[in-house]
Parts: sequence; C-alpha cells; structure tokens
Amino acid sequence: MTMAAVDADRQRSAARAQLTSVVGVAVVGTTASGKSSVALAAAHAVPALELASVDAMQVYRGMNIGTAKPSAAEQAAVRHHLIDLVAHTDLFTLADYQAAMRAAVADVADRGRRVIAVGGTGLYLRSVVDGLDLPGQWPELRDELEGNRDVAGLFAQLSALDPVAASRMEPTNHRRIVRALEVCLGSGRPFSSFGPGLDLYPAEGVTQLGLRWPRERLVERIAHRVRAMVDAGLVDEVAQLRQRGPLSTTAGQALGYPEVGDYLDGRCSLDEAIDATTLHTRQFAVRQERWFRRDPRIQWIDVEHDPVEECLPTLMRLLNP
RNA sequence: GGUCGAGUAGCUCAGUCGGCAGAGCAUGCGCCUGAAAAGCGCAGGGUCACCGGAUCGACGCCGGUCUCGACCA
Repeated sequence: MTMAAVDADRQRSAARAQLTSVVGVAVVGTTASGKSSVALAAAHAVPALELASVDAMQVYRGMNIGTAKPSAAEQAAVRHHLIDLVAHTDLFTLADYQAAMRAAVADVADRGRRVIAVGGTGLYLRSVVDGLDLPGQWPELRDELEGNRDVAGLFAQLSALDPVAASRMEPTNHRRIVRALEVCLGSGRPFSSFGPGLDLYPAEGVTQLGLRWPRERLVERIAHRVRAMVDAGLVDEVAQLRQRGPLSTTAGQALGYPEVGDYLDGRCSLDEAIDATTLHTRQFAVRQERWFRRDPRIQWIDVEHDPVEECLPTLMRLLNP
C-alpha cells in the first residue's frame, strides 16, 4: 500500500467514526411508511437530537406538498437538515447530496449534537453510510455517448474496457452503460475500480431501522396520501412552480409533478393525474422495498397500525444503548 | 321484436390457410456508484362467453344459447 493510500484509508476510518457517533440511527422505509413521524417523535423526546433528510426530492425549494416535506411548524420545532438546498430549476445529484450530508454531519458534530437520518432514497443513504467513492463527471463525453443508440455496441465497448463493470449491469441498460463508459474514458480508470459494487454491505456502520408494512396496507396508505396531497393544494403548487421556471431534469422526476403538469396542460383529467400518480408512487414504493430488503444490516419492524407507537420504543433504545 | 358487430391473461387488444395461445400495460421477483421519486432485466398468469355438431385435429367452420354495443322497428 502506498503512503497516499494509507492516508486515504486513515481519513476514511476517521470519517466513519465521526459519522457513526453523530448519526445515531438511520430510519428507512418506503414512501408513506410513517418513518418521518417516528423520527420526529424521537427528536422531540431526546435532547440535542436533530433530523437529516435522506430524500432526493425534498432538497428542492418550493416542492413541499408533493414531496411530503416536513411542515414549517415541524421544522421550527426540530432542526432539519438537507431540505430546501436548491431551486426547482437546478440539477441536484448523488454527489451533491453526499457532500451536503457530510457538511451537515460535521456541523452537527461541531455543535455537540446528534442526528437521525430519515428517508427513502436508498442510494443517497449508502453514499454516506458506506462512504462510496464517487467517480467524477465528464459531461461532454456523456453527451456524446448518450447520442449513440447502439446499446449493444456500447456494451461491447464497456466489456472490453472494464469487464467487471460490464458484468455488474444488464447489457440493455443504456443509462448505466453510458455512465460506466463516461467514467472509464474520462478518468482513464475502470469504472469498477471506484468500488466493489453495491452488493457488499460492510458490517460496521450506522445502525439502520426499517419500517415495513403489508403490501395491501401500503397500497391503501399511498392512495390516501396522494388524495390528501391534492386536497392540500398540490395542483396550485405545481402551477406556481412552473410559473417561476421549468423543473430541472432531476426535480421534474418527482412523483406527482409531471402527472399534475399533464393535467394543467389539458392532456388528462384530474382523476387521471391522481390515478397515474398513485400508480407510479406504488411502483416506486415497491422498488424501495426491493432496494432496502437486500441490506442485511437493517433491523426491520413490521408495522400494523401506528408507526410511532410501534417503532418509537425500539428507536429510543437504539439511540441510547 | 329484427339486423349487424363484439365477447381471448387483472385491463386494452392482436391472432394469417383449421395444426403447441400472443403483445402492451398491470402484478410478482431481481439488477443498477454522479438522473435513484431515475434506469434495466426475468417470471407467473388462459374453461379463447356457454352448449352441441362436422373434422385425425377448432380460438377459428356449422347450429343454438347468453351478455354487451350500435342501428332499425
């Protein structure tokens, strides 16, 4: 091992030690699982405890109802991090989140406090919890590769440059192949050299608590939540956002926003927009379940009625061992 | 009441000359390190409305019944 590598290793373990001492617990689960209310209840009950959102969409200012962002009152009562970081017209990506979360953790540590991380964006959480070493970006290369629709040809090229990376993805996944090639060609290093992949789960790290519902109950909760969002003014929120500028590529993927946009543009009825949002949210929740259940480190609680009642005692115990 | 059309997977629909029942979506499962609320793959699922007939063989042809739709009265 080179001296630089030893230094990097030492830095990594120091960062990890700070992370695990500051982030008491990460609360995970699907959308509409009730994880936020459980974390908020814990923050009220434990002194010097703050919350850190692990959510790809709550980072956008003005996107409040559709992202189920904590209310102003909740944010006034308990300090929340990683919310309202950028405008809805801005791009925001994994690396931005990782940097912002690290800064938040350092800030919380400086003030001698702790946070609970709460959220459902699995990759964002892992980028922090497992200290993923994210390769850089080479936008001009990516644009060029993206223009090439010959997916089989791109996959062949990746297989030649980085067989390990190629073996980790489907030969038809254009976006992942383009990204891997962008990194190989841009950095001059194999994409796979940046990490062992997502299939390894280091045992040491942040304690993770997961909320899990029976599928039928989750489906009901999602349908109910989407209707509640519309009742709370989601249509107005989308209309006002669009007046202040188009949603960025990343912000525009927030569930409910394109669907309501279609309604505002007269392409569908409000009921159709609601149905589409409900369906897409349900499919997203299932993808979240599939992501989180791979992680053997998560301690699961099967919720049946009241998330706070059923999960708070366990969360308190994990916070104060 | 009459004429015509339709009835095939949870839904919308293909199905050539009579020869092993198909697609998209949905559902289930899996994959994915800078779009992740994104992207990709695999799988399960059928009394071809029902009853009878001709045929080696029927989703398909013949006869009848039921349901839905349109038109006529």
